[in-house]
Amino acid sequence: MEGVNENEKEEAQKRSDPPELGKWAEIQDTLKKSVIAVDDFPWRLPSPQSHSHQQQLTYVGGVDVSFSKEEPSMACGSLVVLDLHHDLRLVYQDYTCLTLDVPYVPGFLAFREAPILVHLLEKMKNDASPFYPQVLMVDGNGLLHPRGFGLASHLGVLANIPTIGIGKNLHHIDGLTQSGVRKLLEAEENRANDVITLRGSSGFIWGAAMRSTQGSLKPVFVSIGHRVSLDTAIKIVNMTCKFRVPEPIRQADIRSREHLRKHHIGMLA
DNA sequence: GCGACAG
DNA sequence: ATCTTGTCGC
Repeated sequence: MEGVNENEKEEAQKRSDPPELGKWAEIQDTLKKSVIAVDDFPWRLPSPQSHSHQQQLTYVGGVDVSFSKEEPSMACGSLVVLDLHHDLRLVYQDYTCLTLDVPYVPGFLAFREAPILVHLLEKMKNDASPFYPQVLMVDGNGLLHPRGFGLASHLGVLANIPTIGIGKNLHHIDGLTQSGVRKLLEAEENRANDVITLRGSSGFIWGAAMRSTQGSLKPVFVSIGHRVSLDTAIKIVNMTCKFRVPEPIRQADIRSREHLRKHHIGMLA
C-alpha cells in the first residue's frame, strides 16, 4: 500500500512532474462538466444564400505560445484574428511575453499555456475591440485528450468562447496511434476522403484527422473545444486552410515566434 | 514490465 | 516547444 505511493512519487520526480498533478486532474474533471459539445453561438457559417437576419461568421481567432531556446522559461503568447470575408486578412494581433516556470506535462498543457491566452482574450474584450473573435482556433487539442479536456476546451470554458482544437501531432489515447491513423487515411476506402473520424477502441469519437491540403500526407487533428460541434469545426478548418496548418494557428505561431525573437534580443542587451 | 505521451 | 539552409519538386 505504502510502497505503491512511494514508487509513484519517485517516478513523478524522475519525470519532474509537479506535485499538483492530482489536483490538476481534479480541476480538469470539474471544468469538463461545463463543456458544450454542440453548436452554441449566435452566428451562422457563410453560405451562398442570404439570411439577412442572422450575423455571419467573419472573425476567426488563433492563439499560440512560443518559447525561447536559450531561455526556456521565456514565453510569448499571441492572439490573432483573421477576416474570413477578406481573404483571411489579419485584422488584429496582440502579444504577451513573460517568464513561465510551469513545466509542460503531457495531458496538462493548459496549466502551462491557458493563463497567458486568457489574459490576451480578456484584454481584448476589455478594450471593446470590434474584432473580438466569434470562434477561436487553439494550438492544442480539445476533447482529444486523456480526460477529454485539453487546452482548447480548457480555454473555451475559462474564457467562455467557442473554440476548436488543432493538433499537429496525435496524442495517443484510447488505442489511437499516428501510424494507425495514417494507414486509415491511405486505405483504399478512404482514398477519396480527406477526413476520417477518430474512433478509439472504446468506440468514442475523439475528433477527426484531416488532410487539410491536397497532397499533404500528414494530417492535422481536429477536435471539439467548446460550443462548436465536430462537423462545424471541420467546416471552419476547411475554410481557413491555405496550407496544412489552418491560417489562424499558423499566423499566431509565426508571429508569436518573431515577436519573442524581437523582444528577447532587446532584453539581453 | 516497457513504451507512448498535444505543446 | 526548440535546434536550422539549402534544396528537391510541382
